[in-house]
Amino acid sequence: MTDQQDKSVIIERFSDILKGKGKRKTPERIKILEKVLDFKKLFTVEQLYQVMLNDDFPVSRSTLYNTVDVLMEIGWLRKMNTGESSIAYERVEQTAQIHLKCEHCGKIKLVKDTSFMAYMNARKFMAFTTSYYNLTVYGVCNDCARRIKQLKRKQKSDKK
Amino acid sequence: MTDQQDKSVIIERFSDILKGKGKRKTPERIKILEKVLDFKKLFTVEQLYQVMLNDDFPVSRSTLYNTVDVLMEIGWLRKMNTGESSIAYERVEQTAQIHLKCEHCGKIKLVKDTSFMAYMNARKFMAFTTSYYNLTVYGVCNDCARRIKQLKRKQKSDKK
DNA sequence: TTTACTGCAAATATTTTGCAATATC
DNA sequence: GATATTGCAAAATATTTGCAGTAAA
Repeated sequence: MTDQQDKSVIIERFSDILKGKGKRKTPERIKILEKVLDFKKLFTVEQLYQVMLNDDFPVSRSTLYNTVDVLMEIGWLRKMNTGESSIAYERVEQTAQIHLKCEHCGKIKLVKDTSFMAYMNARKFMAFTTSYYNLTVYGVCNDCARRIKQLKRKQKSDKK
Repeated sequence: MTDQQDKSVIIERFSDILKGKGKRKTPERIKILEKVLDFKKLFTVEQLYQVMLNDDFPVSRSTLYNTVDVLMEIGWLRKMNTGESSIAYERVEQTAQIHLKCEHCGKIKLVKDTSFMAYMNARKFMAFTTSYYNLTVYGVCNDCARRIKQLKRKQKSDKK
C-alpha cells in the first residue's frame, strides 16, 4: 500500500499545503495523517481514535474531527456512505473503486475496475457536472455464502 | 408518484405481510407507511417524525425506529448513505436510480437510467453475489453552477 | 508575540434500550 | 386473555461547540 518513502513525500506535501493555507503543522496532524494513510478502507473517527491510542499517541476527538475536516478541505478525504450510524471517511484515491458490501458480515471489499471507470468517464448527466462517483454493490460475499450453506446443511441433519 | 389507489393496495399488502409474520397492524404503522410512501427521496427518522407531527399524528421516535426496522425487514426500505450524521432511508423502488448529489447545496436528485441498469445487470463480481447496488454521483448541479458564476462576477465588479 | 491548535467539558444530535400501560388479535 | 406494540424516560453513541492553556510561526 503506502510505504514509508511514499509517506514522507505525502507528509511533506501536507506540510506545504498547511503552510499555504496559514494552518499550522502540529505533531498531532502529522501523526493522524500517517494513520489515515494506513487505512486500506473506510474508517470512522472512533477507529482513528483507537489507532492513535494503540500507537501511544493519544489525541482528543476534537482534534481528530478537526484534522479530518482539514483533510477533507484539501480534498484528501471524503465522507462515504455505509448505512451505519457513524460517519465513515475514505481516502480519495480509494473512492475510484467499487465497494462490494456484504449484507451478511458487513465487510466492504474494494475492487478496482477500469471497465466501470471507462463507462463512467464517458457518461454525462443532464444539468449536472460530475466530479466523482461511488458505486456500492450490496450482496453476499462467498465466505458468507459458504457459511450459510453449511448452516442449512447442519440444520437439516439435526432434524433427523 | 404513489397515488391514493396504489397506496391502499400497498397498505393491504403490508397488512398481509404483518399478519404472516405474526406482527400487529397498528394505526401507527399504517400511517407511518403512508408517509414513507410520500417521500420521493431519502428521508431520516427525524424528518418522518416532523411529517407525522404536521399531519396531527404524533408518534414517538421509538415507534418510528421500530416501523422503519419492520419495513427494512420485509425489504421495502433500505439504509442509504449520505455522509450526514444521521441515517437516511430510501424506498427500495427508488434505489434502482442514480443519485446525483450536489456538493454545493447538498440536494440529491434521483434519475432513472435504463442504460446503467442494463450495464449493471450484465456485470458479475468475483466471489460475490449481487443483490442490488447504488450509484451516487457527486458534483455540482446547474442551479449552483449558475449561482457560483454570478457570485464570481459580482466579486469582480465589487473590486473595481 | 501573536494567534491557531489542542483538549477538556459541556451541549447537542442521533440511536438504542428497559419497562409500564395499552391495544391488537 | 395473551402478548406485541407504543411511548416515555434513560442510556448509549456520535458529533459539535466554547474556551482556557499551550505551542507553532
